[in-house]
Amino acid sequence: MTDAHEPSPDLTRNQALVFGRLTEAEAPLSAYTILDQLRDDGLRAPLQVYRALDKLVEFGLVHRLESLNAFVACNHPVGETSGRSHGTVAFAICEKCEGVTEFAEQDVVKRLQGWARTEGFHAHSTVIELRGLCENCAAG
Amino acid sequence: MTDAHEPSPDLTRNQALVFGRLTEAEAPLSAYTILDQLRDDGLRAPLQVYRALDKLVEFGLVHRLESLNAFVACNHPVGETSGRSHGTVAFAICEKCEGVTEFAEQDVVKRLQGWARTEGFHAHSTVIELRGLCENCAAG
DNA sequence: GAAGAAGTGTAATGTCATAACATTTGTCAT
DNA sequence: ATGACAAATGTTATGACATTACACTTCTTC
Repeated sequence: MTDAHEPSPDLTRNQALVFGRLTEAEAPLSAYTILDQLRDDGLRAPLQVYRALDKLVEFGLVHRLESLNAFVACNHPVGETSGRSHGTVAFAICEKCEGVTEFAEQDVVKRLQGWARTEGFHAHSTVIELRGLCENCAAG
Repeated sequence: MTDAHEPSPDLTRNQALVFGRLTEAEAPLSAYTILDQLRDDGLRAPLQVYRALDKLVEFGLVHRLESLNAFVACNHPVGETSGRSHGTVAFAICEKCEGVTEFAEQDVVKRLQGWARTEGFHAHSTVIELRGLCENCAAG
């Protein structure tokens, strides 16, 4: 073994290619955009990208933005204790520059959990996405 | 006139048809499902449904669920003062029975607005969707 | 009843995602 | 090493969601 507890194993070739593109990108990318950018690396079919994305999301390295049908590399304000203790995060998506800010508001999450508890709802995932203009774009 | 201040005008034929289907449905419907159910009423193309949905969402009568690519009739716990003062609402979506509960947690919204203010982000819409199991389905 | 705005009908196309199946690669106990 | 199983890959086809473009009709308002 290489380490006591690996939250994410080594990436396979396709996973690494996809993660690489997302890491370099400055905006969310759709699966098909990623595919186009990886043609030269041998990728040919959507499924190759979707499979890699599924794993990357599972590992917590990538997030899917539901309101955009697109993906971003995880870039959350770490600070947490062990490894990537990846709780619920929120996203602010600028509709002009397409920049995405990932943030974790613990009080928001707590409140939603509170609602769920009183209603008996068992949430297994939570989507929080703000759409609008970032500070720079709102100023311009 | 019918009333002093109508936030939503009378619906057109197609809008009424689409809204009717969503109101009767017990789960979110996709645009294409709505279309299929309205073939007998003369609807033939996706665009007829999407145009009606756009307006209904604009009027605040219908919500789009981003994580489902589907639509539900608005059913939020009214209680608010004037007419349909339609702020940000959240949804709990059961993945077993497909039921959707619409709720408004004012503290959640306030917190997100607080984050946006300090970051200079100008939000024009907010998506909050919990995915999981409702009380009944979690019990079964 | 003319003019403009809003809504409608239709075809074609674009975009996002998965099913099904065959093959290859990695892991690991023996 | 080798056999066996799990995981990942490659490919084709198809399904699901959404919009562009254009022509026409209806509804309002003056």
